[in-house]
Amino acid sequence: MVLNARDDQGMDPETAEIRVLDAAEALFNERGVQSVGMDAIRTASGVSLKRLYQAYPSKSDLLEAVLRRRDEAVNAGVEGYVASGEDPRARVLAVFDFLADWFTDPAFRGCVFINTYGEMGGVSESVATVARGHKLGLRSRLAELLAETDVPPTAREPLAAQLALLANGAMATAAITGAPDTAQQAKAAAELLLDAAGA
Amino acid sequence: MVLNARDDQGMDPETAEIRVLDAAEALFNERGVQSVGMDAIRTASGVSLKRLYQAYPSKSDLLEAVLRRRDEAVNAGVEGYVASGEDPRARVLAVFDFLADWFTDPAFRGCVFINTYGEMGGVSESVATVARGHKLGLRSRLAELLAETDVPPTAREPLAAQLALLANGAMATAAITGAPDTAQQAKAAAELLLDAAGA
DNA sequence: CAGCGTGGAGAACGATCGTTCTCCCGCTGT
DNA sequence: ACAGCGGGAGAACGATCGTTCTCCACGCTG
Repeated sequence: MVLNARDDQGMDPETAEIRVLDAAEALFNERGVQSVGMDAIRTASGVSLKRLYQAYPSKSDLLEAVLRRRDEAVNAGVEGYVASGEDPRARVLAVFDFLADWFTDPAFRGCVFINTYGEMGGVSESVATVARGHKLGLRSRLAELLAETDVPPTAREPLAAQLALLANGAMATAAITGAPDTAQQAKAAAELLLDAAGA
Repeated sequence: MVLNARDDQGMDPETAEIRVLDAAEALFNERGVQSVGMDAIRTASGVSLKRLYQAYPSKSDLLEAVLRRRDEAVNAGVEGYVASGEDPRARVLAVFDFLADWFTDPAFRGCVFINTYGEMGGVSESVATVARGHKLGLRSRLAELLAETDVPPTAREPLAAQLALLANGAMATAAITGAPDTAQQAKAAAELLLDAAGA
């Protein structure tokens, strides 16, 4: 039957998928996509190749699933910081607090969308699409948050794009240079832009 | 002899190296590093595998040479725009004019240092080092240019870092989203930061 | 003209990878 | 207890890749 209590080492399909996604995400983040073999994912996840291919018929399916889940996780992480913002301006700036926290993660190696796009965006249309969707999502979330500030409506979209530029630049720069104060620099610049726009 | 006029199809080692670097740079830019085989570089450059391996004993040597040449080319491209700046402030902002021009290149697929770092920075120390050097070089060039403006000395380094954030964010964002006005948005933000710092 | 060495084309080699297949164990239902 | 099946470990397969080797054609020196 599908639902049983617990067996010796077989795990139910749901947790198997989670372990696969966790392992693949960690390995892709660490070494990139192409240099991670399915065997390494199998070893790291403890899920056999057979079940792995049952859940994700190909490596690119798995990659897409990893990216989609990461998209949601990043959005949720941002929302966590946004929710704790005291006023509309602080809620916009919360994005940069999220970054500051993220950058201290020892496993931080940059934004998986920027990295994966750089590795395969020119060759894999699905990777390019997911990366584009993620970055457009961040920009429109910023525009939404700006709509609750005193920034005039016509200034919102351009300002959201500029804040997104700062955020993406911080991700790329923090990954490459490892400078620990990158997020704070970006936040300070964002504050200036917000001030200038009347927020 | 080493120096002769011109033979039928054999080419002198110097132009062979240039053709190899040109071909490798274009292919790496287009498809990433790992998915470009040495055979594709041989075909695209017209240089035989034997000569290719004489000049660059391994693919990572070739990659390093490509990155080093690209570093110099980008720096020279920036300097070209800087030189045409009318005043110190315009010379700082010239970096963003360089970006605007670059982004219109149909072959533009992002910054090769960001892309290659994303693909192999976690696994290849030499790639990480060259990428880091390139990005630090941009930041210190910005600091130099700021030294000629009215920005107070203590504000220079942080402001240079923020302008570099905008530039790197523009590269990553323009690559992924393809938005044509990304460089202008970054430049407008940079102008605001410069104004706020007194330049 | 004979001999030599440089360089090109591409085969060959060993490793790795994505994907599939084989074999076998342990559980299920009757 | 036994037939049958789902799942695990890992071998197998075909493709690709980085790198090296073989073979041959050509141009120069005596």
